[in-house]
Amino acid sequence: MPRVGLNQQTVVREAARLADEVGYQQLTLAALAGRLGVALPSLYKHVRGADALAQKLSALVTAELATELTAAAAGRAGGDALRAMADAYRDYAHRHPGRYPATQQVPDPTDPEHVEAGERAVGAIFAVLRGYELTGEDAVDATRALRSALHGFVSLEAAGGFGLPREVDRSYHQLVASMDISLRSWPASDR
Amino acid sequence: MPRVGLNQQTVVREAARLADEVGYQQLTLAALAGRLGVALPSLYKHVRGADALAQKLSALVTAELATELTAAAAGRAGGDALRAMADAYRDYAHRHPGRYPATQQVPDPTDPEHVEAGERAVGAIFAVLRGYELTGEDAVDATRALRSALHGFVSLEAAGGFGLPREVDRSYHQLVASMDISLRSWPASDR
DNA sequence: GGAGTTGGCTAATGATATTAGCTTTACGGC
DNA sequence: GCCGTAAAGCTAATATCATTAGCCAACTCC
Repeated sequence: MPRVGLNQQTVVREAARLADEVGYQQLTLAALAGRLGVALPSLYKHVRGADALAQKLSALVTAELATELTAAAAGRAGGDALRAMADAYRDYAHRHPGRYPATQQVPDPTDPEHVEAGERAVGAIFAVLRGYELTGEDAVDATRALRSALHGFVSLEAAGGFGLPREVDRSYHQLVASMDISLRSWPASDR
Repeated sequence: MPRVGLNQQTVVREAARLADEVGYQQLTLAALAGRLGVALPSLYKHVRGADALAQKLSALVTAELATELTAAAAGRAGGDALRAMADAYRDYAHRHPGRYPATQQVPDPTDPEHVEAGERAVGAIFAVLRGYELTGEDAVDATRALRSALHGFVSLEAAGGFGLPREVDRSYHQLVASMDISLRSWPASDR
């Protein structure tokens, strides 16, 4: 049997591609093995199992997303940065519907690359808030609010929770505009 | 063999309880059958299969959530209504961690009860917006924004995406306060 | 009390994931 | 070049889950 020449990286990358084609839920070791031209158990030479694959995939796609968010915000500030980052976020989810769910898995503390990717992603959002002069607890709260709004919208949209596409674009635009307003006049924390 | 006396309702209700105990992902026909004291294939006398069970479960829990949201907003207006509803929303997710994910499944158009439950849930949110005098497209956009913020926060929290619980309470409070501000000065749609 | 409906069962099939253990390829050192 | 070994592939076996088919017993209703 000629060797295919796989390694962990090629396996995880192919998993990302496959996820985009068939959906995150349908990403299965069996399908992945078939795609790579290999028998299912052979994958265990490169990943510890299905859970480990999901974790490595999460590390990969979180890093991708972090890079795109950072790039979008680079050279911009305030509302410009916010809008650019928000657009990049939703755009990533649209281009990579199967990868996107993997970005929401909490980083595995034992995988430095995963942890670093997560920090970069949150850091990109955090950086945008500097333009709104939010610091300390306020910055933490605002980061969470922004993540919630973006992730919530994107995941509801992906689930088909909204209506017509055209209208959805407008709604997202308005959501981002409303976040801009919120961040400009961030409510005082009473504790 | 003595009959257990199941019907669709008892099966779906038990599925909801089981989901809260073991998690939505771990809700399996096998586990449910075991819990009900019945062999797995017997469940097919009451539900068409795993997908149908998930759909019926969604109808049940969406109705529950809609009822709680409606009750929370009743007799209140404006910011009061918003805060009460937001608290009820997160509270439901905390009390029913296994049911909550099922609330996000898009209603099955062929199941009138499911559709009605979905409409009531969105209607509850929509009603809160009356206090902010938002109508037409603005109300649609604002409803989506509010759903996104609440669902995003709750699902990130459930996934363990945030840190210390105490801090998370504060962040949610601030998120809701910021939504109140946004809704008061909802940005003009430029189209 | 019997007929029919229905709720339970067992058995069989097919995905999927996982583990064990075998074989052969590739490659580095001599 | 040869040989030893680590690693990459394989088959086989096991377990869990979902699904379908077909059987049988228990309620129900006249």
